Amino acid sequence: MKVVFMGTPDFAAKSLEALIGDFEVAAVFTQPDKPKNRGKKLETTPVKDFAVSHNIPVYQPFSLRKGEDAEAALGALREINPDVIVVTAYGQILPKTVLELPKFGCVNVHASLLPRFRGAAPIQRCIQLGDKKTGVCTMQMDEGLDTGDVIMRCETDISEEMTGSELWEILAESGAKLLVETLHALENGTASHEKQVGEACYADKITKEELKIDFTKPARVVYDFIRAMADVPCAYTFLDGKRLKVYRAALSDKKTDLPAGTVCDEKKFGVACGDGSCVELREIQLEGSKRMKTEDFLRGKKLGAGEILGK
RNA sequence: CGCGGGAUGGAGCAGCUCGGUAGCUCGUCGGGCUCAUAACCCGAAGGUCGUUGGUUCAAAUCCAGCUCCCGCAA
Repeated sequence: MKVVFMGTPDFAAKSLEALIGDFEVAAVFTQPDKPKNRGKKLETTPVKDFAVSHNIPVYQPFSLRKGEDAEAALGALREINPDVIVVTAYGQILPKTVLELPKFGCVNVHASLLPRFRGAAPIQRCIQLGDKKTGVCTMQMDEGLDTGDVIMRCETDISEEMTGSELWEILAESGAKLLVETLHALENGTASHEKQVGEACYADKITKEELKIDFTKPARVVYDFIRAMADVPCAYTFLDGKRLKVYRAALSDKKTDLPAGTVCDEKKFGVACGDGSCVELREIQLEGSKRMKTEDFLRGKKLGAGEILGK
């Protein structure tokens, strides 16, 4: 079975890695290199890195929908004539011509139990909303946003303390496994396609603005938010005008009357939330400084009681 | 050359403007107190102040280059 793989981050690279043992990966599509980080260095994507190290041809069109790039890419795809195209966190919308090009169409790996959390950020959103269960699906792509028929699904429990990054790892792993099974099933003609049933919802992209912690919400919500966003993109607040990333937090037994965002426990870095409960910041990183445990942080920096976060 | 912060015993920091004794909160080790302790008291060890060069009688401190870490922006 000849496969073309389309994906960008390390989540996708895991799937690509799983494929190369069982299938012929004829080409890889990934987002173009972009100037990133300090000093505007051009950065490659994890999928590209993997493909290059395994001598798989890499295509990086700016768009698959229009322009010269798209036409060239389409031409290349026709030339390769894959049996199936696998798409995982690619970051581009595929036009109908591409969807219909391979014999088996396009298969997508999506990190949620569809139709719940269609869209960009399913992993973080499900933790943020306090879900106890999530998973991955493979689906036959259609023109809608994650609306295709589901081929296979695999469920995962979300523990109380699980962070977005941890879940990301788990789902990348099970997604890769599920993908391999799915392709085998397609090949053998044993794959079943089921319409998505149940209530659909969408996992919106995470914006910079919303990553700022809103302490006026209940402690439980704040806590779920922090662990959902850790370690990337990471929730933050401000301490004394400086950005403070919060990697780990914990719910506290303490109750307080202090206004939301006020430091109510300067020994444990407890912060008052909207419902009178507190969260303790456990692992943080101040702008310009390294990530560290709160106990280390507090050895050097003395918190004033009543200090207010968020500005 | 996108903007900015930083590198000081094992950890986290202060000291740098205004050059002149290595400081704080912990940790570690030893001793004491205690029924006991992560508590308290006494004592000790441990630092080429990131690196290279420059200025100077004298550099953690001033100047220049380099390395590494981090926040923003993209």
